[in-house]
Amino acid sequence: MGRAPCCDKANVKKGPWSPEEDAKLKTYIDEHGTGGNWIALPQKIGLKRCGKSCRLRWLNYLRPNIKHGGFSEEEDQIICSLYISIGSRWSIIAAQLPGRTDNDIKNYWNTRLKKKLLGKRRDSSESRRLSISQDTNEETNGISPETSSQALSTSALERMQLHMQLQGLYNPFSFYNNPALWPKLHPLGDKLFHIQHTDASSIAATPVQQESDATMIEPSHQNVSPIKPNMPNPMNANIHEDPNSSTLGFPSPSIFRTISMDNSNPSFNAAAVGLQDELHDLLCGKNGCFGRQEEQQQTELDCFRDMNGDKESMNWWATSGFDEKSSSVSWDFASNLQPDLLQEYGLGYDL
DNA sequence: AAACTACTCAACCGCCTATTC
DNA sequence: TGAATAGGCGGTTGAGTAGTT
Repeated sequence: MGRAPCCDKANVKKGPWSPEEDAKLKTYIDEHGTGGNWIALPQKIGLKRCGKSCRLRWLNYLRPNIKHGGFSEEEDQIICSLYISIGSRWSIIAAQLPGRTDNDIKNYWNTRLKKKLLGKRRDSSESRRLSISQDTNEETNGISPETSSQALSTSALERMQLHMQLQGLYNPFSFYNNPALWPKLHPLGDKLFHIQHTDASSIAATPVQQESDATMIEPSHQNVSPIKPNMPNPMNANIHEDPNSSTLGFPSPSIFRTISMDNSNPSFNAAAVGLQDELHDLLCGKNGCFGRQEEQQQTELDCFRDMNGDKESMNWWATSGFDEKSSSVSWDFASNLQPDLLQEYGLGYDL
């Protein structure tokens, strides 16, 4: 049995709100409040609108002190750092930015910020991929780019790419940084794990994994306190008070090293330092946000580049149920992890 | 000037969670 | 305790607009 609709859709007006409707809603709420019942509200004031629609209109547009557009660099950085930490929890992110609505932030991220971050990188990845393809003069492993883009939509690929790249680098607890969370026989994971551990005999697990696994079990017993002042955290309202960050509320490269650099393998450390510096510059820049494009173009974090030519990878995604519909579910796996981990983290460190 | 493309953002949809009965 | 309901949220859509050819 399906759910009953929240309103009679046949008798409900849709589309843009008229000034008269806005005035009615605003006047009523100013005088009486919402009355705790959005569903009943439109009937009370004679609006042929769904209660949910009224609520959305009020929250996103009519509510006092709403700011539209004109995002500052500070806000950009807060959005970026929180997105990296917790994913697309727009309401939580909006809570850190007074006057901003989750819808506004979501739109801003999807239309501008994400492009700023990914645009150049994608270009460079694409050109590099084409170059490789030309060099080998064949479609690697028999999978053409067209085929792979059919199997995995561009938007889903972008989201995963960005989320895993950024979250993996910033967050030691992330899915990307924690092979224990990877599905078994994930060829990409195996490959990455291998690359990071060429000296497998001397390293049982990545330092990140060791730290994060242990932290997840008993956070209070782990010496990861240097992260605390800098990790963006929705439970931590003091993100504006970060004296160590190079930019407001944003971790500095040294902090990334503190997070993940506890490794006796010098080559791994050197590579990690490069990636961390590069990402920090990508987001913050030395000449303001999102600077140093030429260095962005030289960086290769695009783990999914390999999937263009990896049939097994595509099979894995296919058999894991990764399709257009379920992509959000798969995508959310990593970010859904974050609140719990952050909560544990917060409990362990009195955040 | 017209046609086309890309972009923005308000609004909707459907799912999930919390609350009430 | 479970069903019904409302609130809340994130993903997506589509109309309007700006930019380009």
